[in-house]
Amino acid sequence: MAWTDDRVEVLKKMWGEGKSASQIAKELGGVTRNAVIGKVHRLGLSNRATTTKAPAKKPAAAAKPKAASAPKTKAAPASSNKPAPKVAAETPLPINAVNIPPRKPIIKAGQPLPPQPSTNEISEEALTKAAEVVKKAKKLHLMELTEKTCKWPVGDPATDDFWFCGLGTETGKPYCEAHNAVAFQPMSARRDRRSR
DNA sequence: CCCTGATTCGC
DNA sequence: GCGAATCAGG
Repeated sequence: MAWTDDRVEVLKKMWGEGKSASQIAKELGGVTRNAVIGKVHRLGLSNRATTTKAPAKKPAAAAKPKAASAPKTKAAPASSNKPAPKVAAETPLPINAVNIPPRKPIIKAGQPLPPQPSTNEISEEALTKAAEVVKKAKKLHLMELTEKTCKWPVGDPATDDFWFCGLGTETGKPYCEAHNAVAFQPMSARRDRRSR
């Protein structure tokens, strides 16, 4: 992937908005977060002291023998923080939409759980567990969700009291274990309800 | 362990 | 210029 003007645009925008390198990388696609960071630096907009306030130190062990003993990595003089004011046209981002369409559960997970299904096929176990897990939920907002956070919605999206479980998920799954159990029926608990 | 950004250096 | 590998902090 080449850093087209377009992509750089997105990069700058997102970085300016405080997006993380990995998020930007995912958004752009075709690049790793390293690539993004590298580009950010090359663009000279790395102003974001997050780690290593201390000077760089790299005693790389067995892969980067640097004979030199004078690591003068000083090239950036004092310059303004915002050297690049946004020009016009800065809202052409169709890919910026929040994407969280993992599909929503049928039941509401916030309040009194046992919802619609009167003849609930969902095991009480699962529901109970989910209800309890919600109490321990991290209560994340949309932007805080990642592939590894449970995306189980809790509360009413129309109100202030809306958040996502946010607990850890298992590889690939959109929800944490408890919510996964409720969302996806193992079909074990739903075997024939007529045979009896 | 997960994440974050920072730096270096071979390409 | 690019970005993987590596490093370091949280």
